[in-house]
Amino acid sequence: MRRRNGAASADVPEGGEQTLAPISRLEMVRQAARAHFAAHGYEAASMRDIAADAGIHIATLYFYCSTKEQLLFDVLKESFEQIQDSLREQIAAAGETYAARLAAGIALHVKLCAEKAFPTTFNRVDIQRLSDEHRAEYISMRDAYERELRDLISCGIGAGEFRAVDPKLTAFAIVGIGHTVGYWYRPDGPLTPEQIGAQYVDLILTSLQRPPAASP
Amino acid sequence: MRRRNGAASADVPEGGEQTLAPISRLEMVRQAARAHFAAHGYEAASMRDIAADAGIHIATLYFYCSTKEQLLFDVLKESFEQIQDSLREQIAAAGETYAARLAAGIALHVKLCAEKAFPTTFNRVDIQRLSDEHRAEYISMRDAYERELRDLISCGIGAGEFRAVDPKLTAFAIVGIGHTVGYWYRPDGPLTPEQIGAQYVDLILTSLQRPPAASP
DNA sequence: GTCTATATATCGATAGAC
DNA sequence: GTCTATCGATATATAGAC
Repeated sequence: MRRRNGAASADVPEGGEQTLAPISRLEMVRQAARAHFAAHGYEAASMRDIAADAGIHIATLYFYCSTKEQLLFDVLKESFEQIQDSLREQIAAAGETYAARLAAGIALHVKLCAEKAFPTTFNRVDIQRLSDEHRAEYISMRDAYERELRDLISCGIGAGEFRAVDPKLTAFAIVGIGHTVGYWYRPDGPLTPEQIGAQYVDLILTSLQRPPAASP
Repeated sequence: MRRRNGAASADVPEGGEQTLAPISRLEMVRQAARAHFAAHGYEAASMRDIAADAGIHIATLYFYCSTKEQLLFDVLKESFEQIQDSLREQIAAAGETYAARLAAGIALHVKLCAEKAFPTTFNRVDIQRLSDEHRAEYISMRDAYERELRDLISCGIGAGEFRAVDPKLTAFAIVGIGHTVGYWYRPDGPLTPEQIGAQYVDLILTSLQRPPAASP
């Protein structure tokens, strides 16, 4: 914490574009904001502390954002777009069956949660601090993310791969399992994010997959 | 909200002892505290607002608690003891098989989460606001609650009812599913807490239960 | 772009009368 | 037990020099 150098960091899994050049001051501000909002929640996160972590004074922070609420929404939206893109990529690259795609989706979601991707770590009661417009946009982003998983389940049922569960409730379950992983996972623990993801893929797919055509 | 009468309320599922007598002022304070802490988080919950909802002034509130942190811990502990007791009761009354007991545990956990039992609704980043001693006691209460479910899974595996999953990860999954229910469930929605619980019982038990001794 | 200085509001908590 | 009045700290946000 409280690093001041401009080198690209390796412990924040959300950025991907600044691999060579030193990150901009704006990006340092947003990294600091994400860290504080995620760790302490919106109210307990102090603009002074965010500025300090970004290496600037609080008055300078207001050159990079208009209000605290706007700063929250900015980092929330930016991070949501990143995890949404990576979820779609992983699903598309997973394979032809819905089981393989859902497995990839679950595995990535768990991994994102373990690595503390901001939207999955961010405290969910703090959306009330967003303005009405921002809250509506947040909800639509959250729903779009969840819908990636839900649609896989729906289509898998339609294709006969899965039994007839409620796609919405099942997708919510997967989302919630991931959030809980984000809560207890520690990098120095006995399991890697991949291992945890594999176990939850097994838990869900064992429940959903139909037995391969047993004869009567 | 903001009721001032002393009548027993029906929309707070956590109390059970004040069925006839009007509730005490202390209980009104704790109800208001639970509602504010759960709805807005620790930092955003204002002692002035809690006092107003309890029908007293803020200075009077400090007759019923020493500090805000102590008030949080008091309601957290009280509520945890209640949900822990009800979980044990439901499990004990469920039946002889571990499948039946786990089903009862999942159903009750989901129901508690849907009905916004305080410890399941309370914002999980706000534990950092507890003192070291209180945080340690909170964690032990939380672990004891989760262990009720974990032990059922472990014993069910030992008894041959369940396949060999990781009991800890599976219990975490159940806990997380419930927390997510608490996040999106609304009383005017299409599903009752019991219906949601039944679907998640089905989701988990279908994954865990061994097929009944297929012949090779 | 970054700073010092400050305006303004609200917070938790206390003192002391009744 | 409950109140009025207030303390001191901290919060977001802004003004204006450089």
